[in-house]
Amino acid sequence: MLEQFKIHIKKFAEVSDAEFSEIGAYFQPQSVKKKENLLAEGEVCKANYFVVKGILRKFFINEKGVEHTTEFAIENWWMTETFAYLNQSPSEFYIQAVEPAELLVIHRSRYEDLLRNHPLMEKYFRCIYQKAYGATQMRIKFHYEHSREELYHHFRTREPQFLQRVPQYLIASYLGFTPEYLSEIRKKSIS
Amino acid sequence: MLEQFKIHIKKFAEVSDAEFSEIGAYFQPQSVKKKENLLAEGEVCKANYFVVKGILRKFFINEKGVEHTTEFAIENWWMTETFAYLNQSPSEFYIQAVEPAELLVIHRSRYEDLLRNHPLMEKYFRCIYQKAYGATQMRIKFHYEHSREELYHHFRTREPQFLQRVPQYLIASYLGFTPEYLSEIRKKSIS
DNA sequence: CGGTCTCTTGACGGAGTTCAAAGCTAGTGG
DNA sequence: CCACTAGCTTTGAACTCCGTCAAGAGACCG
Repeated sequence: MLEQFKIHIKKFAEVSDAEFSEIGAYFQPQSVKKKENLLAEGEVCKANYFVVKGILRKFFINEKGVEHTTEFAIENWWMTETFAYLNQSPSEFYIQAVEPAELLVIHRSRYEDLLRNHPLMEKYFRCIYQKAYGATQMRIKFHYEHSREELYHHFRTREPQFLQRVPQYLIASYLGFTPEYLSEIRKKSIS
Repeated sequence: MLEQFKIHIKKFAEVSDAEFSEIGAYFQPQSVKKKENLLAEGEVCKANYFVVKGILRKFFINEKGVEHTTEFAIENWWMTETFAYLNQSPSEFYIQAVEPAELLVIHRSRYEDLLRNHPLMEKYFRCIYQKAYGATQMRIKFHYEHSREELYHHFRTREPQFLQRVPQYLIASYLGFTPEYLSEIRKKSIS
């Protein structure tokens, strides 16, 4: 479990085995069942999750009671409510397991110690967030550029893994439309 | 000019005057006129811009020839095509001055030297990107949660400065709808 | 097997786009 | 300092994508 994390760190920053064993001590393993919540709306977000295995999603519930999934995290991705994690303010999102998942957790209270004591982790997280920010820009571009139907076809070709692992109604929710409309698109593309 | 940047850095990381004078040497000042392009689609993005004064926007042109503004940057914000800057790949966006602007520029070729020689800048940029990423998550949430009309009213109350400084058709473009529809919304809210 | 999720179907309505044209504003040069 | 032009904003009519509602058909789990 930690081994996989070490490999991931090494993609962005150099780390010796000795230093990694110290770093590893800041993290705790955690298992979650399908549909289990790691964070609920209104709670203070105390943890940042590294996904070793499984899928997490982040969603919120609008005033009509409809869920909107804004993000998925699979193997080797980080998941947290960044804003609430940083400011220790009440979360506007839920975080939930889509599949049973194995996680590494860094608590907010230890995050700054980790960064202070291991400057390579500053670099690591700088790279992670820089990349995540860049990816988000491209995602926003896609939403401006394409119709709902095009978003689905793009998602389908770019992320086929998700179609296998995530139910349709969550994909519709992530792409920003209704399950009914997704069903209509699917019908069209079969015939 | 550098003074303003120093104040900004100090919000996120400690820096002595001696070290800052070394850091400042990595940056170059640049002035741009209104409507001048800093980056065009297809170019490799070689620079990251810190806005000292003025407004920049990032936009792309879709297959029908319509511009979509995806981001504004005002005083004390950073602007670049993050993905193309990191990978030195052709940019999918333009970056342009909305108002005449004063900038500090860090070239891609010196970015990694800066980070290597001044670890506090790792921390600074980690904080900047983490915050930017969190803000983008909230922006995405807003797009899922609200109608176009609501987006406008929210933008209007949250960012009144922009309404003064940015023409309507760019605001419409940023919010993801047509100038015609913005005009209709405005008419409704006056009467 | 029984019940609760999940996916599909179809009718209808409305938010927002498209197109075309006219009115307005601001910058530029003479 | 005015006149001209290009760029920006408004208007209105027709149209379309997609949401809503309601009901039925599968699929999965205990």
